[in-house]
Amino acid sequence: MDDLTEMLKGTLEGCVLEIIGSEETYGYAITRQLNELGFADVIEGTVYTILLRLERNGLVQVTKRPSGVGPPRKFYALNDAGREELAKFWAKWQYLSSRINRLKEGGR
Amino acid sequence: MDDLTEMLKGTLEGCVLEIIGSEETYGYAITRQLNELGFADVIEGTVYTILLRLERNGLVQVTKRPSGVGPPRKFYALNDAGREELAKFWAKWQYLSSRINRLKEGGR
DNA sequence: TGCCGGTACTACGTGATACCGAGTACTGCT
DNA sequence: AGCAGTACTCGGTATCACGTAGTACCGGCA
Repeated sequence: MDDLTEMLKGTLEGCVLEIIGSEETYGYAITRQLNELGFADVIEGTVYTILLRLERNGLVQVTKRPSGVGPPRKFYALNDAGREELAKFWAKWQYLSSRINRLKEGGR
Repeated sequence: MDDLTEMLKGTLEGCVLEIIGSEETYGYAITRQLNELGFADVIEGTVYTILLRLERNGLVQVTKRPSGVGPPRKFYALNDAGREELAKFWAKWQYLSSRINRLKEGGR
């Protein structure tokens, strides 16, 4: 697949929110999960910048735990603000994708 | 609807391509059409920057025609490269939206 | 003991894109 | 003459994904 980076803007953060929302997890694992889900070119650095942003914006609760196979992991979970933001994300996605699909079907 | 600008990155240009592909038209009219299609906050300046980019990248054929109700209009039509780019855009959109919807449905 | 690969995170800089504001300019109506 | 609507250009801003380098912890192997 061609380069998706521009199209991912604004949506990748929502995807990370969704992943965190379904299970408390950490940056390295999130990157692997995204890659498996088809977001093949998403790189660790990108995920970590998103996680730091989520933390800075107060959307997640962070817990540091030792790993056993490397340095300690920062586990992320959604708080109330994060769940609200996630709901807003899906609403926006729903809105946008319906308009674009209508445009695609020549609906105008 | 909340602010969609980040989510529009990468997709708005494709929408403009689609509109031009279905009918030779010009910037001011494209903006109106986008607004009617539900992209309510898209502003003229944004559309013009996209059009200039398309022209610079050699994806469109431009014809200037007098208007009768104002300054001359620049009419845009897709050339072969533009049609190819449009097809690539829809392929990317299809790919991305299917992954995101799968994530949304908890498919993992 | 020393090195390497895998795990895990941080920090700084880049490029692309949508947005914003100011400016220019043409037309018809009052 | 002035104004609203039409139509385009240009410079600057903010945000975001990406790239790269750096730090650090662990186990295995020579």
